[in-house]
Parts: sequence; structure tokens; C-alpha cells
Amino acid sequence: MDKDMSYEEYVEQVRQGILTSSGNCPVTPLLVMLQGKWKFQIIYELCIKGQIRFGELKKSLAGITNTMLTSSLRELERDGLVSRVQFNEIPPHVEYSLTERGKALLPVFYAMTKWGFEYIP
Amino acid sequence: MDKDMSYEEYVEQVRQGILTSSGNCPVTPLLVMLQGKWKFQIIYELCIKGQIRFGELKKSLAGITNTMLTSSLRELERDGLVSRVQFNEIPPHVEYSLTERGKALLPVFYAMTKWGFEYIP
DNA sequence: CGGAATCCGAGCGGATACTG
DNA sequence: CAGTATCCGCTCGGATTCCG
Repeated sequence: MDKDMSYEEYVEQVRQGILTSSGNCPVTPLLVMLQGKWKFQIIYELCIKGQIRFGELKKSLAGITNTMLTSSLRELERDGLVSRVQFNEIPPHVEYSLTERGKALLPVFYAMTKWGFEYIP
Repeated sequence: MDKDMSYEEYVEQVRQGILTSSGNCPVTPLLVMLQGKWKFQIIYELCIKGQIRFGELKKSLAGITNTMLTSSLRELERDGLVSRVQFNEIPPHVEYSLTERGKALLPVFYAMTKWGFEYIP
């Protein structure tokens, strides 16, 4: 089964147990990538701003520490969702943005948002 | 903005910063509900089996302990995603299934799956 | 400016034993 | 059968300090 399957096909595969959470279904890896207290907010800010510097990003995420922002960005970069461009200037200058892979998550967030508007009071 | 907005409307709202991750966007609560090592696999099993007993569920989730299965189910129940029906028999008999709210997550998992098939090797 | 290094407390996930 | 009770190690998130 491939990425072009329809929603109806998907439901059918799940019902029949063909797609299993522990096996051939890629949902778990994605959930793991999005785990952590700040990951989603970071991606969201990058969606809005497009491209943003470390300091600006930190200001947008009220309460986050340097340590957490750095480690979250490093993991998102390792997972190929965020790209980091470093300008060799003094003072240092770094720009973060979403990769194609990261931008492709928007339909997922759209589905979550629709669910939320219906089921979260 | 409501639950009937189109994907294009959604993207536009995100771009303009109208939907913010820390404010009026309901994605974060959902991510929190799905956090934990076993939550997603449990929901998946319930999708497949429809209705299932504690012992059967445990057999389906290789490696999970009583403690984790119980606490995960309790949290999913508290969040309104899973329903628990207890039959007052001896020996005890309990059936778990997804609520409407839980079943409504399928489009979210579908979007995640499509993303995964495209971007996970 | 954009981090790295270090330390710390809380809580999550897990193992084991027991029970109505 | 379907849990509860207890204990424990380890990782996550956070505070603080220092650096190129």
C-alpha cells in the first residue's frame, strides 16, 4: 500500500489489521518526532514566520530556555523537519526554517485542528 | 473560525499567525493526550478489534505491563477517547472500546500515515 | 548572538508481588 | 480476570553559568 491510498482504503486496512501500530504503520515514528514539550510550538512558529533567528524564536516561545530550544531544534534538524543555516558573521547569525518534509506536516495539523474544534470544548 | 474550515483557509490562518500553538489552536492538547509509550498502539488495537477485554489487549501489546496498560487506559478514558464497560461477574469481565471522540481520530492518523509513507524511508 | 556545559528535581516507565 | 500497591532507575525538562 502506498501514499496515494484513499481514506476509505486506509480505514479498511486498519479494520482488517493490515496496518499495525508496531509494524508497517509509520504513525509511531512521527509521534516520537513530535514528542517533547516544545516541538509542536516550534514547528508552528516556523510555519508562521517562514524563517527566523534563534533569538526571535526564543522570544516567541514564552518560557523556553536556551537548553530546551537548542536541543529541540537539534532533534528536529536530525529528523529532517527543520533546516539550520549558519552565517559566519560576528556577531553570530543563524536562521531556522522548515524543510519540505516539515512543511508537509501541515495536513496532519489541519486534521488535528479539525478534530480539536469539534471535540475540545 | 470553526470546524468546517477548508485546508486552504487553515493554511492562511496559520500563515497570518491567527491560529497560535499556545493559544486558540487545539493541537497541543491532542498531542498531550497521545503522549506516552503505548497510547497510540492501544487506540490502534481498539480500531482493529472494535471491542476487547483487558487480557486480550495485553496480549496484543507485546511487552506492556499491567501498570502501564491500566494507567494508559485510565488516561484515555479520562480524556474521553476510550470507554470502559464493566460486567459484574466472577471472574471479572471488562470491555474496552473507542468512543465517538476516539473514532474521530482516524482522519488524523490517516494524514500521519500518508505523511509517513512519503517521508519515512 | 547563539549557543555549550553542568547540575538537579520530578515524574514517567517498568518490575515485582499481591488481591477481590 | 483484571487489576492495585510498592519500589526503583532513568530520562526529560529546567536553572544556572560560561564561552567563541
